[in-house]
Amino acid sequence: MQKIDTSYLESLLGYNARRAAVEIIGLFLKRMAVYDLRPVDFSVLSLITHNPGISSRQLCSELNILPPNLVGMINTLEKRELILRKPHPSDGRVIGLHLSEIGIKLMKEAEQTAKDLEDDAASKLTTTERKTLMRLLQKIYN
Amino acid sequence: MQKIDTSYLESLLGYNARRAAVEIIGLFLKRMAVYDLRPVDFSVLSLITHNPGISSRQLCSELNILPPNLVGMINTLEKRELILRKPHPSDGRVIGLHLSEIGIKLMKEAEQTAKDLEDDAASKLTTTERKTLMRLLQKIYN
DNA sequence: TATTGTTATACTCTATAACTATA
DNA sequence: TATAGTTATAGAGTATAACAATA
Repeated sequence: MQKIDTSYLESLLGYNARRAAVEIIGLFLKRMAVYDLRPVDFSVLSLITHNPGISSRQLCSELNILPPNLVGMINTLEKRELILRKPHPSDGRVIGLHLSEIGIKLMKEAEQTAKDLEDDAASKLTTTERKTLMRLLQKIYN
Repeated sequence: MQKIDTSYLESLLGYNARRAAVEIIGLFLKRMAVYDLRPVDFSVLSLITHNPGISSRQLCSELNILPPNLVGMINTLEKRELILRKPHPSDGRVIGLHLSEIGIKLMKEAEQTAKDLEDDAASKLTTTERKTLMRLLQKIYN
């Protein structure tokens, strides 16, 4: 067999969305390796960055992570001294999550790296096309 | 905490592409459950459909599956009598994969279901927007 | 030597049940 | 009775090394 016909799969939106996501995530893994951050770690730290005091439960529901699977990640980030846990003042069940000074510094760099990486991933798109792509993707999942 | 700010993550192309892919795959899982086909099974069967005689190695490189992980899938599809293995006429190492009559019938239905499901997933998009989205996604990974 | 298909196995990711402390 | 966080554990998905058969 000489050449594989992939035209049917390429006609599917789901296939294309997944291929594009895998492409960008692959680039993410390479560039973020220096910070030892997987996409999920970056997402967690980013939500804590922009929502200081956020709880584990809230992270879980926003990022579609099951609570038992977040525990280890949070412990690891705390051991790396990137985040701090502060008990909620009035609700004894809740522990608020905050970035440490080290975490703030790391995320400042990591978010810049993410921006650069995304610019590279979208280098074949014009600024207008990139905005259009974002808007159409959001129409799919919103 | 009242409301979570997700605007930073939502400004990332990778995040949006992944969210959209997860949304469509979720719909896929529900609708394809009647055929007992996961996305990877559907992709494998679809490539065999449009490329009768394709080898395991070719499936692996097209779908980015590692050879050891394909073995079980192919065995299962053969046990379900959806595919047939035919030794290559001149190359004794290669086994060509083909759909059985049952497999052809199943895939005819499954590909129609995939089309319907994609139409529903993209229901908020105009025909033009949908074409644009596909084109832009392909620019990311090609 | 290189390639195809395969086995065994390890590692990661995701899912479920059940517990405790607090509300 | 419900919720937040946790533990233990099972299952699915993905990875590497190594082998036999064939080229």
